[in-house]
Amino acid sequence: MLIGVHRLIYDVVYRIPHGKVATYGQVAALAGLPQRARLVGYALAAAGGPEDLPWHRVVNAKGEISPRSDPDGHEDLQRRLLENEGVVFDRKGRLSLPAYRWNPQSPRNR
DNA sequence: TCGCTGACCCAGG
DNA sequence: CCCTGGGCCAGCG
Repeated sequence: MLIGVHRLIYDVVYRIPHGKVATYGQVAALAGLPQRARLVGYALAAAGGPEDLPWHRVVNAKGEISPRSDPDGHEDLQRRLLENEGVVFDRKGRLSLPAYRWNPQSPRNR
């Protein structure tokens, strides 16, 4: 990690728009770290949830909030934050990826 | 240096 | 839908 994989990951997470979500694998790919979805999870766990990092917009490939091992991992908080942004969950606690997945195609993103 | 342990993902059966 | 197996990697004893 010449420049810190965590930083690369956070840079991508910061760009996920309000009301949209990205999967762990998607974030990894956008960060230039294909095949390293797990690393994204570890990075977010290590982040501790800074006020300015939209960590709650990262969900797993099934459209669910990934279960934490840490009992204080704030899974419910993540769901509340998303619902607060207009994201709707179904009975099984899943959201529609086709509807909410972030599609980073705007060239002028900085 | 080794071993273990995770906010994951995907193809198969 | 469930389960398996393989791929991924940093941090801490």
